Amino acid sequence: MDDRTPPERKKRPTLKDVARLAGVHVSTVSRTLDPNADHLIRDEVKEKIRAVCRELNYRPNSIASSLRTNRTKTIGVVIPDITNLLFPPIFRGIEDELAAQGYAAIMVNTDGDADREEQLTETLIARGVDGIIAASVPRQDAHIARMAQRGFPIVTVNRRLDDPSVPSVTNDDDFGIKRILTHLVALGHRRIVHIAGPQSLSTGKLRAEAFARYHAEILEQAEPPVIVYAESFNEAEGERCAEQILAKGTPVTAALCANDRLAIGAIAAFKRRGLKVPEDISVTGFNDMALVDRIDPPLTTIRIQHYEIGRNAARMILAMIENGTLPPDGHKVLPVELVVRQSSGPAPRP
Amino acid sequence: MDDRTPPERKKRPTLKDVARLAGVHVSTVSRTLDPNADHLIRDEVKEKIRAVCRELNYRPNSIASSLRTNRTKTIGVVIPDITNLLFPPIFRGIEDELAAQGYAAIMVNTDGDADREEQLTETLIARGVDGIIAASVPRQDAHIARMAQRGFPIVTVNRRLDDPSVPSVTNDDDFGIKRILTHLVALGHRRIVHIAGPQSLSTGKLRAEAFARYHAEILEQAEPPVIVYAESFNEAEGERCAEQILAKGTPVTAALCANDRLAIGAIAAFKRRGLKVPEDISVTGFNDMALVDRIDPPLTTIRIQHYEIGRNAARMILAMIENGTLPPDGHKVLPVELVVRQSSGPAPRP
DNA sequence: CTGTTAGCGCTTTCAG
DNA sequence: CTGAAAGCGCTAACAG
Repeated sequence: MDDRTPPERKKRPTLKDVARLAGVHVSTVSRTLDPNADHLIRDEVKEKIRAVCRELNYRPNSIASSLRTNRTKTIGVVIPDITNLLFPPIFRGIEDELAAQGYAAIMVNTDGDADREEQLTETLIARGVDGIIAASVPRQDAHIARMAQRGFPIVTVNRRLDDPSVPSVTNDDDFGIKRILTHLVALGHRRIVHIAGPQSLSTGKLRAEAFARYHAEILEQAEPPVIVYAESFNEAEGERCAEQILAKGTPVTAALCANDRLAIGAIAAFKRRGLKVPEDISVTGFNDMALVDRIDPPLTTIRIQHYEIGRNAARMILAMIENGTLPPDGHKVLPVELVVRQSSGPAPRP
Repeated sequence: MDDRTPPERKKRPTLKDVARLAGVHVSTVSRTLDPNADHLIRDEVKEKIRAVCRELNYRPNSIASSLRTNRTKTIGVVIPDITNLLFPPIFRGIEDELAAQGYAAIMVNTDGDADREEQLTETLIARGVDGIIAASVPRQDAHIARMAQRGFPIVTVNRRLDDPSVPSVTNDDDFGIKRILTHLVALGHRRIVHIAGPQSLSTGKLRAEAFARYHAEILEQAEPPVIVYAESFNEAEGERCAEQILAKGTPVTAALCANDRLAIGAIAAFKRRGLKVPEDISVTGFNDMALVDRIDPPLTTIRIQHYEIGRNAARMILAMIENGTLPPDGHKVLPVELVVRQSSGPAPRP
């Protein structure tokens, strides 16, 4: 009579369904699907089970698995703003490496706001992420440091904390500055100003320190070098700093900027004041982000390995998670290289 | 004697812990925390429970909740490549809107590969995403169409399927082309070539069709307009197409490109051949992606609302999920505007 | 090699 | 208004 099949099953098949059709117990199916346990099962049984899985198009429910194992195979990625051209390739590196290991990434944008960062980090944890990669940390980030201390897997990328206990993957900021300074000096520049980034960020601080140190070392000038400080790493601040330099009337033939965005702003300001880059003043950047080879003039800069720092950060966090949270090799610093384009040229004759 | 506190509890508190401390049943706690059910609980009890939650710093375990409710509050975002400057602002729009509604985004990069897309989409579904926003679809995307037909919430953004049953949020491609063509004609151009995008993508197709239609309408020329087709939306193809135009010797005073990256490539090729942009030839783009205002020459283009199409796509998918998968308003098309910069100028006198 | 058992932490009827 | 009970789908001892 009413032995018709029920009205359209939409539900995804579960382990139980597979077990029933294969005539075995659910745990047998579970083991068959677990690469670490499938050697325990007889081959014929495995065959049978695999066949049923295929037939039903069975997909394990990762939520259920997560609840049981307390692992989500998901990593939180905390970024200031994905719209900042520096971050997409870093994120892509992270994503690719994670995906290759069966992990997924949840990205949140903090806009550099500490409160937002804390709040978003909490929601990531509430979602059960297994670890966090943070690209948005200031040098003193109490919240991140605290979580790391508690044993939660965290690595920072591109920037790092002053606190050395939080592992990081960064660029060789020091060498980058040295390299580009050497380049400018070789072009005959002696009056070189540094447009520095925010000193609350490791990148801003390290690059400014390197500038001061190598400037003293290479140029051996009596007076200390001129450094103007930007409040954030963006074009508007680059413009403001350039204006400030011009206003002060500091004699200068080159502006070594702490990143590309500052350089872009500086170039705009200099041009607006009728200066030619690089004929009147050379301007250099740092990062070699997308499209800086197409701007006017194409930017001389330091190429960092965006994609690779991302991949390395992902590898590091995965290692921490597997080895139960022990930092594998504290701080990784990737090499950088100079890319000479047209924004730097011979120092003008006085 | 041994009434010391146990040796360091690391575990997160659970509903059960809260219930015990508050002297109520777990279900009472659960209701208190559920905005849709908390009216059932007496105020004093709620107070008590809230206090305990605060004291324990209780955070609901969203995994457990997901397992029970079969909802993860997570959306999959399928993008060709976040490294492509078009996508970061779109993704940011998606992310912001989702976050505001308590949802998170998992992003995957397909590199435009259909197999990868299918495979990655499957893993998203296995992870239990409640819906998918796809920015990477070709016009005929069997896989996406099939999933949508099955009732899985999907919306496409920036591009759309030919199949009208899959909802989308796109730009007014047709008007954008009309607007920029009008601009060029107003500058005196009569020999305008179109560097078209891949015809397998809605953007490529729609823009090329619009070009042909409005060209005929506005210029009323006997011969059909010249269109060269790029195989993908990138700089290299822009260069190739520009070379091809030059090689053919087609007389042309303006190249209307289907997007900014093609325009950037075309400009590079024209310059390399000694042509000046815009004095000898005007070049225009589409999208107004980051930094095209800083390249040489600054690009005349159509500004799309990157961020807003992202937000709208997020809103649409959330509506579908809440209303149980009913497309709320099929296809949303956001307005675009012309941005005139220096890559377009008066047609040269012959 | 395979089955049994006992939950992970939460939601949701169903009672009272 | 609150408690009891069942169970989402899977894993991991522990027995055989």
